[in-house]
Amino acid sequence: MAVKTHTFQAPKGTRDFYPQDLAVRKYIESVWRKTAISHGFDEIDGPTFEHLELYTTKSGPGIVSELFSFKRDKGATDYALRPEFTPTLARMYAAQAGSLPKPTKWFSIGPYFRAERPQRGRLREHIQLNVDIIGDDSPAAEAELITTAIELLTRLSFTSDQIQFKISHRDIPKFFFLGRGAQENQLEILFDLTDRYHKISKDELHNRGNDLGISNTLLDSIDEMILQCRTEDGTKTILDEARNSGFDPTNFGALLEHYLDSPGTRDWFCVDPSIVRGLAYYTGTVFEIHETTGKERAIAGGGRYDKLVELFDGPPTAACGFAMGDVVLRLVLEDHGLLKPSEQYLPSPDVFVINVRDEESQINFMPLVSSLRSAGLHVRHSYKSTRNVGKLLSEANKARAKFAVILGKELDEGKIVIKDLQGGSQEDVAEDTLLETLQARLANREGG
RNA sequence: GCGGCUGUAGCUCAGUUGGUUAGAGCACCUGGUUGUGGUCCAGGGGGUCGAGGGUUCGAAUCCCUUCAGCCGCCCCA
Repeated sequence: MAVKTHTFQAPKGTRDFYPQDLAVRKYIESVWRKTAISHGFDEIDGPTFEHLELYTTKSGPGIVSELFSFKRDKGATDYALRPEFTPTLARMYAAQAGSLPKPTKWFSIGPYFRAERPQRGRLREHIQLNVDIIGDDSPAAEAELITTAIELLTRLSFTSDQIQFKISHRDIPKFFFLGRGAQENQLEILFDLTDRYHKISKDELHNRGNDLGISNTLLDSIDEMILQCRTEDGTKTILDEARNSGFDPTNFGALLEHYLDSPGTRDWFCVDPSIVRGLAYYTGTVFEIHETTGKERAIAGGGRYDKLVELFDGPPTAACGFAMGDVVLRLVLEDHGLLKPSEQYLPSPDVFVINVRDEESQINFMPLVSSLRSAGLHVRHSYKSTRNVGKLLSEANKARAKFAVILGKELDEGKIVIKDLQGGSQEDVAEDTLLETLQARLANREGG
């Protein structure tokens, strides 16, 4: 028995979406979708599982322990539930690269999976938005991603006081460290230490660094870089130093000083060379979206990955994109009180039909409901046997209906009652004008 | 894979130093006999107190194990 009870629970790290939960999710997804479409992106999707090699090709065999992977019974092929979309995207683009326009702008919304233990902001299944621009190597592409993300966050009611984009370019820390005497083969370690600078103590940083053969001088330069980046002048100093060591600032400078230099967007981002992103495939600009208190995990992350399409047998193709998950986003929305009570995201019925006549008159009831539904209205009615109008109106109200339609004694004179459940007013209308009256009242509500 | 905290009704929680048939609010259902809601009144269903074992005359309460959840570590898309 004990075994059974857990068998019938949702698996660890997954969520059941009851109507109210799903309504909130649909709200977030609709903001994602509408914003992406209005910025000219076409929606795509791929399979929710892929060949395991798609992921090991890109990330190496170490990733397998973090995936849900499986074989068919007696089968030889390894599959994995998709942990991210980018490999699928690169594969899909590579397969039809010759016939796709430049740039190709795609987005997708769907579930992704990881096999790690769940914790705050990280579940085993989450919904993620991916927005990508393929075939444009100019900073205009990154700028378009960032302005799309800003618009999306604005539509969710966030302000630049609450959310910040931290933008960098991988060449900045690269040439900064090279200028401080690092070897090429030490860069990966230095990026890694930089990435986790905020999570570990200074002692730990030095211990780990020393174990990996990084000099204290270089480790101190990580510290210096991150501290400098807290001020605008300090950031300039770091940029200058990287430039003196070989960093070509043309594109990055154009992104910041030309493409993102409009009044609406300037407040949303800051340059932060300590952002390097863990993923190996990024080749240029990288950015993360954080809420400003630092309490939650990153809301989104992205960057430029110019080598990935050719890794999947496509032509050399520039590309960049970002991904945003629903779990952290929802937490941050809640932290800032930006979500309404969840039932308010459910669709509200146009009409709740109440029948208080005797049995014989019931025959008119369902045909009426059907005809209103045929006209496109969202119509509900009670399944209770009571004729108590008070109770039925209460039910109509709980169902969030806009209007109640009451079939009662007025029907003897061919009249039906329409009651506005928000304002409380009601009127008798002729039976044959019910639909048009309702439609007029509903249109009126939409407008007002 | 490792560590900390927590498991009493669908939800939020009470349950005195272990003591009779385990409680409240919300939610749900039914009534308040013939027509006006976001108030009220009365009733009802629903829990083997996460599960298993142990101590005891007696366990929701003490001990062990296990499962699950949350939070963190590892890892990070």
